[in-house]
Amino acid sequence: MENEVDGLDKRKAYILATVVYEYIATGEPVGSQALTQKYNLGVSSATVRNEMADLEAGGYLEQPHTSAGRVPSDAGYRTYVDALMSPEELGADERRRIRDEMRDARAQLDEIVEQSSRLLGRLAGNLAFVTKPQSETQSFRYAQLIWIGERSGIAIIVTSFGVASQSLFELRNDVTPDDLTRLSNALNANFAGRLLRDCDERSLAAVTKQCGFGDDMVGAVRAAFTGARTQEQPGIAASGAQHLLDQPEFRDVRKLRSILRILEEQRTLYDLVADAFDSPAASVKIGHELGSEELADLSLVTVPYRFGERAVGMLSILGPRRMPYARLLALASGTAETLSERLHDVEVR
Amino acid sequence: MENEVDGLDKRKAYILATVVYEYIATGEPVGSQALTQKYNLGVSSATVRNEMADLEAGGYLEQPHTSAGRVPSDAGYRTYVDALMSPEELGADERRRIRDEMRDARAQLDEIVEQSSRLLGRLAGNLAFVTKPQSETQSFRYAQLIWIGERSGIAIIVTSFGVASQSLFELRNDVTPDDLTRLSNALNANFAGRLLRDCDERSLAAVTKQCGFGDDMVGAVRAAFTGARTQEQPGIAASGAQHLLDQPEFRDVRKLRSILRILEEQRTLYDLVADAFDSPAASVKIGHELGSEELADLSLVTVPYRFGERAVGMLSILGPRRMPYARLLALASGTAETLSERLHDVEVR
DNA sequence: TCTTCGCACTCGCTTGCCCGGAGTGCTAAA
DNA sequence: TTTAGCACTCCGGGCAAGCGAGTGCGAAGA
Repeated sequence: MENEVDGLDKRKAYILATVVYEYIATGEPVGSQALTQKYNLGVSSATVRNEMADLEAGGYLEQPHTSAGRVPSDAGYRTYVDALMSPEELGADERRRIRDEMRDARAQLDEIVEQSSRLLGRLAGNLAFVTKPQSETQSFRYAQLIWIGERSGIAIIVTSFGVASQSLFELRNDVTPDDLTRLSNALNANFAGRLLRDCDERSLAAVTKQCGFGDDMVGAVRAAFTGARTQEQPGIAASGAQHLLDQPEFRDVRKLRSILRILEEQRTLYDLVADAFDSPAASVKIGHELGSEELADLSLVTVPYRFGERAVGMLSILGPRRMPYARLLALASGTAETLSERLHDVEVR
Repeated sequence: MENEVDGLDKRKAYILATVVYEYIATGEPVGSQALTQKYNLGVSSATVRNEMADLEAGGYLEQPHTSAGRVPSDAGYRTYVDALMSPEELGADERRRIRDEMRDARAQLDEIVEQSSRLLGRLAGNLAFVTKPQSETQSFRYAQLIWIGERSGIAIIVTSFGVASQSLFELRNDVTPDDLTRLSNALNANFAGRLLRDCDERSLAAVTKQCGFGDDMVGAVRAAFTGARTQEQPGIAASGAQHLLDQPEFRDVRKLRSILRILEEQRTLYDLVADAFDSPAASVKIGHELGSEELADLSLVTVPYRFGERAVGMLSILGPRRMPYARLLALASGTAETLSERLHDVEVR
């Protein structure tokens, strides 16, 4: 039956879509009369009432209390997002505005990531956050071991996005500045251009030993590479938390507390988007799908940004379940696109 | 008259102190009867009433409305903090706890600063933030110019706290890797150990030209040093915003919005503590002293942390005006002390 | 002269109540 | 199967009353 959408006949689907749309727009539970008055449904409010009762029985709608209008459930939003809403595209002028604003950031990885988070937060009027590129997707460009004393030095690793990670090391045996230069050159010759995650400990050790160094230096080199690999892992720029206060659903201060806490624990924030790395497309999580009772009346829109073909990080918008999904998906995609472009400016070739 | 404190006779001073103390404890406007019942003042409530009326006339107390108790004004808090409250010290066990928790952070500047902010936020039950060491107070340790191509490279600057700042540069004339090494060595020889702010552009240019480089390289070197000097300037770690929600003064959501916005604009946050750099001691700003109507019912406790003798950064607690000043000063000082100690672990010698 | 007592008054907060409005479900008719 | 009509439910705003905590002031006491 081509008249069915997700097990709902055409009319039910349309009514569900209208209820969700209206609720997103107004924030008020929507009743049958209001619906028939505002939208031309071609049927009376009584019919709508019956259909709404069915939709409630099917789990798509909920009633805050008897004699109140209906409100979409998680399933209702889900159906809306998956099958009912019409996708949006950004206008040319909006794209241009995004591009212009992204130009304000200097060509530094941190700055463009932070700028994109600020921009998205402001445009979306919600909390936005952007994960920095996973360092395992970055490739190794240069290593430089700097001599400080006979038995100590600093190792500096430069990756494809110019992120220099540095680590101090101490040795058991004396070395000369020349020794360190030799090793730096060997590392550069062997690993330049390789993905960081492919610079495994074994080959690092092999190269180091080949240059005539002992286990202490092997440890130092390994620490430097691990540092580069893990350091920026859960680095996240977040922005726009104040917009959440505008939402009526945050009258209750307890919800706010959960959000603030999560914002400060970057770990949790990262977990929210972690599984989005598995699928390279945009994803939407609604209410309980976020896997936490605290976040049950929020939704999360996540869109990857890319470097070349590879998805290297995520842009997310966290807001009330009652969010304009199509619009936010468009905004996130647009910002992701521009961020992806600007990533080339920071690339170390 | 040795019986006077700040223009108040002894009894008035005591009553003011008690009112502030009680209001800080309960958050309720305090009336004359309640005061005589809870504290042994040796006089009747009527007398207290008269004294309170005088204190109100003098600007130390305020009345939210007739027939309500009194509440301290900015001036009341100010007198309390300056002259009336008894300073607190941390207990030995508390000190130990702070030290233990600070040990959890790895020996990286960012980590120990963030850890101290988290720790202070949690202990103080308020929003805490810590500025990273001003880079102009750090000294230059190493420069390394890395050859990427004939006309481009990366400049890496390592400062006394191990913060490596890096900047890409492009040149108009070809250079060899050896050229860059020569220049790196010259910079190291001339500037090692100097404070960053003393590495002025003129002497940098002189050294660069002495090595036979042109204006393009002078520009690259200058950019690298300026980057190191300004990059981390307003770097701030903040933590504990959720505690503000517990305070009854934040029932009103609008105040919260100001705070969240300020938190995201690190610039404003930095301005709040900027003038604390002039005086090396702990400082307290109360209400309107913060210079902004939005922050008028907040107070800020700021304590410097040091590297050697030099104050290099600030720990601050931002919370409701009604905060336990003595306690928070003790906590901030204790944390500052431990942070100062740990700073030596990250020093690059 | 300072302190205390007693008293009238003020004002915000809570409670209880009423009522209108919006919405529902059910039944019966089209 | 749809629609009209109707009784019922429930929320929320508005209003008045009562309570409690506190004040200010005049008069009495030390």
